[in-house]
Amino acid sequence: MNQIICTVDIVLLTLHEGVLKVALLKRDREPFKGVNALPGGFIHSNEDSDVQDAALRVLKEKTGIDAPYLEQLASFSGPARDPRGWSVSIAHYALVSFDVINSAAHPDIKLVSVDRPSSLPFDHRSILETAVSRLRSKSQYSSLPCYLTGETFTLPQLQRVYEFLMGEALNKVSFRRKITEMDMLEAIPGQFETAGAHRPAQLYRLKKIFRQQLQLLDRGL
Amino acid sequence: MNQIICTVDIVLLTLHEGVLKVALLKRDREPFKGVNALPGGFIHSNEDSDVQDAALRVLKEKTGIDAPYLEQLASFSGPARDPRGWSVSIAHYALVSFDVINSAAHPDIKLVSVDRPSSLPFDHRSILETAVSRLRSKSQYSSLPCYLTGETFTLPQLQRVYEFLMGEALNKVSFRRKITEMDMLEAIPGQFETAGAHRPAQLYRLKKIFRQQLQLLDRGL
DNA sequence: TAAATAGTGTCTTTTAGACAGTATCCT
DNA sequence: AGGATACTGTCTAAAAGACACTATTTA
Repeated sequence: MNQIICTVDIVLLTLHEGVLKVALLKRDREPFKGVNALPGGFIHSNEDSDVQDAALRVLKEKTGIDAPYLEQLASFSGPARDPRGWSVSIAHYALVSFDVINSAAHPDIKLVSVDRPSSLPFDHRSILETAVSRLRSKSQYSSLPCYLTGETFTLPQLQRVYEFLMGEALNKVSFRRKITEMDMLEAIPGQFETAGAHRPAQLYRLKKIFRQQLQLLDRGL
Repeated sequence: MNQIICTVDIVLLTLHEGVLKVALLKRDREPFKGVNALPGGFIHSNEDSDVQDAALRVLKEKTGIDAPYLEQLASFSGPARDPRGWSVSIAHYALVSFDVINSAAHPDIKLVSVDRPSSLPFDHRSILETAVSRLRSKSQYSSLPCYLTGETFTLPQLQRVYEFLMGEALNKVSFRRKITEMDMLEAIPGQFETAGAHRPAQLYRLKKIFRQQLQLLDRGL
């Protein structure tokens, strides 16, 4: 065996102004010092209990964000992706509402649209694309998009999130049938969102059981 | 950063006598010398171009099997899973037909049913369960099960493979509609499989494009 | 009361499944 | 001929989608 560099990188995604955005941070050391990159860091064998724990620690240290929805994505590896040598990065992706970034997060985080192909160091472009692709794919048949919403939301809002991620308009009746089938939401009694000159919409929240655990559908939306 | 042990483990799965089996090898060195375990090994930064390449190399070295369908599964990590220290194993799973194991593979491979909870070293039990769960899940909506069949097969044979993996009987007409929709098979002209006192079944094979690349369905089977 | 969006009932279209028929082998 | 399984045509059932109607707000 030879020396291998072990890191975690985190693709922190959020929805802002109808666009999917990723959180970037200016690197404070070489290589690529001063360049915007995905938050990442070395695994600390003396304090991390596993790579997920390392990812949560790095995310907290670099962005100030605590325990969002976070899932392992894939490993990215090779002799050339990091100029320091043969490396493995175990990439994770995390989903938060824009509110969380706005309040809890460090002010030097840059939110950038995932579609604008700004140049990224290492193979972070490839990691980002994999994360977005995974998010879009899982949105087809799971409760994943809920983690991009705030604590409470209306069904029309949630439908717009799903439609944005899936890239297609959804039938309102079918969408609501599926959401009911998933049985993951609870209406907040007496709470409505008034947004203009029309009937207010019922506010919902995720049932407690589904705050950290995905709900899946047999057939997609 | 501290020293971290980087390895790959491979869950090599095959279908034999109507049972899903995993390939185990007696370990030839400490720790757990002499114990049956998943084939695995260190990443070699001087020869491997990435972890997938390391997995293919380890699989070839330890089992003699070359370039099957192989996909990254997940990373398993922590301070205690390997007695030598804090380690990351990037687990992969591979699918082959029993023929391949029977001919190309080393004779000291042990095929064990994935359901029989024989004791496994490290966290190999957990890796195995994740692999089987991934296989079953992907079988719902992809061509993955095809990689467990031989080069040629009949539709009734393929349907039995899918039914075994999905754990439920499938409607014959619907199954064939979906297979047709996937458009991944080609009938071998004039070739039939005679298996008893009844009409022989048309033999099929995977179209060349799909030998290494999965085909996905919008809605599952 | 007009306009706008929320929420629901119901009909139509699409997709999946049941069933039964024909096809083709072996004994 | 009879039994067995392959394959296919067609009807039925279930799911998804279209459409329209009611509900409730502001201007």
